[in-house]
Amino acid sequence: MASLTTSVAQRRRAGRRPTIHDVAEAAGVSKSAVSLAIRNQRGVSEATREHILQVAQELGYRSNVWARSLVQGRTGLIGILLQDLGNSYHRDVTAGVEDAAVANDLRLVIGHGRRDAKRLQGELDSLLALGVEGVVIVSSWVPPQYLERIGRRVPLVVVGRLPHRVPGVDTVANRDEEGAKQAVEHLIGLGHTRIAHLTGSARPAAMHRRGAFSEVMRRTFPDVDPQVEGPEQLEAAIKYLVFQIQQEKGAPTAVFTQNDRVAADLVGACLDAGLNLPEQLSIVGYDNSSVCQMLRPQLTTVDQPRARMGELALEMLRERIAGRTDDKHITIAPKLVVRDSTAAPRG
Amino acid sequence: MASLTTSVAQRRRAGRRPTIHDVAEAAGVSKSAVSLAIRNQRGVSEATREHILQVAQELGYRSNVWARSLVQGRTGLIGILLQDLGNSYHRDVTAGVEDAAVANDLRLVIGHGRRDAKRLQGELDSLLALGVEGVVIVSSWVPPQYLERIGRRVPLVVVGRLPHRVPGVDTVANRDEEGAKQAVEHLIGLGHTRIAHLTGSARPAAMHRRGAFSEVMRRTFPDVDPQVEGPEQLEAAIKYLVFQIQQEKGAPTAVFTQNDRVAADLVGACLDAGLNLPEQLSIVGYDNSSVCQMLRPQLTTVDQPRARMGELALEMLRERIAGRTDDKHITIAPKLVVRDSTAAPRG
DNA sequence: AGATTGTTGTGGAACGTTCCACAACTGTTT
DNA sequence: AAACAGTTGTGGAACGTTCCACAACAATCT
Repeated sequence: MASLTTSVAQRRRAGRRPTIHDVAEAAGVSKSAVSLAIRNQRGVSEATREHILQVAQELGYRSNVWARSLVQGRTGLIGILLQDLGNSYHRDVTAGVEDAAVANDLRLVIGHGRRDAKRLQGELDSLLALGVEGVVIVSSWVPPQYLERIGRRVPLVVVGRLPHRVPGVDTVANRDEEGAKQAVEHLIGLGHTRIAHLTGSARPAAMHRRGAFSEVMRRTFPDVDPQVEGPEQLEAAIKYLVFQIQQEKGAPTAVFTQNDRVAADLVGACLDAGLNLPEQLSIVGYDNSSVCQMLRPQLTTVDQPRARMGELALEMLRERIAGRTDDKHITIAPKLVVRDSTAAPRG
Repeated sequence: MASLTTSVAQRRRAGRRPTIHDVAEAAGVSKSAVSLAIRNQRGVSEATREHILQVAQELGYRSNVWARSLVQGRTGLIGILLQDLGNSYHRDVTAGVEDAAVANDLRLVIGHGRRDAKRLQGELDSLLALGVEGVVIVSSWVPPQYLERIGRRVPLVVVGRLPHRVPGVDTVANRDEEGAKQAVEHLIGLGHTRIAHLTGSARPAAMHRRGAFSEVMRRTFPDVDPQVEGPEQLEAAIKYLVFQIQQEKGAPTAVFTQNDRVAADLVGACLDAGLNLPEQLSIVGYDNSSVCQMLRPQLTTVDQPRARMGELALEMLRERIAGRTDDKHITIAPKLVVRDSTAAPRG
């Protein structure tokens, strides 16, 4: 018991943050006047406002966010839940959200799942516990039923593809089918006919890319069965592809990969095997991440307007917070970026 | 006026978060009992605790962090201020801090400077406004005098090198001199004598690496003036280096770069110029970032125990929060990681 | 039986802020 | 002169929680 009272005493001692009372006392006005002054509201004269602000400055007063949000019933906090900060796609979306948040006087709190579904959910809980007014989720790993439950309590916008629509949850995504189509048609335009697809995921976005790949291939080359490798045993699939090419027996001359990460692995494996890129194999990635320009050859890829998607997500979240109740789903056109990893097939 | 009362009414209506009062009422006990139950404190019998918890669960009750921290005078929030999330070094340090924070029941709030000194300071202000109990700063871009001022109000630990020690601020850093020494001695051990240093920064860590490079070189080859390029006009410096090598006139046969990013640029330029790596040029980076294994040849680099540094930083921060007042500076040994970008010089 | 100790629970006072009704002025209009 | 309107300022009641002194009761010890 003694220790408890001591700790309170400690708190009250010297180092204590100055409160609105301290400022009021020092300035010789009421706490209400101080409150008005620091919030720049009318109700105090210009002269007293300046006086109060100066006193506040001298005391190093900084208003207590919790007390404020406690009485106002809002926190001005927005959460963003990320699957993987290491991925520049996620990072750029975040930057977009952040810029839009700052512009709207909202503070962004980052929750980071670190590629772990369990941790991701824990982080979402944390964000909610912090009292965020809405959450932008940049991940397709949160289970839909969980999403739906949370969505009933707090506005939610998902950036990316979900397995299916979830009532009460908005989404903004790029049209993966369109991006995949551009990639494959680029390869076809270069003269490739034996084109393979390499994927490392069975998540919705990946499946849409894969689906569009198959469709374009079937439509263009009706009598060829398009080769799709992965997502399981991706490493083995890459090895097998390289082996095929070395044998030259009707091997693919081009590969469209699910994303840049897979593309980078493929590039590495090809170079390790002594293949010449892009002469012996054309490669197209997806995401236009920062590695594209580090690799040699520089990677042809599909770019999504990531920052824009982030901005849109925050915009939709604000609408939700303001009271919109009908669901909204926005899709954005991706765009092929041609670099050095694609060329016409040999011969 | 009408609108104001309405807004309060709205807040009180249906969608309102259940409070401790609601749970108390529903469970037929006092709010104090609920408070004790949810915090797992003694003062309620096991039976009533279970009953209360079940009612709370049913109502979807979640305690309001703000109200709690308002009365407790502590928030359980720790801030981390990052210079650049894109850098895997920063990311890994963050992961270490995060793990340690979770283990100590603290919540981590990320502030992201996005490579902009002004934004960085703004983010630090934001963190303080949120009421964090301490901040881990992963950046050397915060001006020392600012650091000192903030450090008087809230515990601060810097991960990395500062221009000079700042009273009241702890640091944890890797011994850059030691890492640079290992890198250069590795190259010397391979038989290189003409070794250049390429740097893209004049910040403390970079300067220490550079200094150690020069010292080892001067000690080993007293009559050679060690070649240092950058940090200004880094791109031109890289071009010049490549040009030197193509001319073969006493050009460097190895380069120790300030970090992996610079090394990646150099590798790209060399490959674009048609050089063979590592035969014509050995390259050593610094940081062991994720690109190292994506590049071909895979990059020899210096690894810092990043996660460990993050853990240590949080540990020191907790000591500070608990009351330690004397400054503490920890340094950690880095370790060379040999990959494929270094080899004996030709001939 | 009375005193002591322990357990379980309660109600009210904080915490630092905003909101709101109202008070005290000072002008301006009827 | 009275009524009205506008400006400037005030004190008290919230907000949702924890803390704390204390009450009621049971069990144990003199």
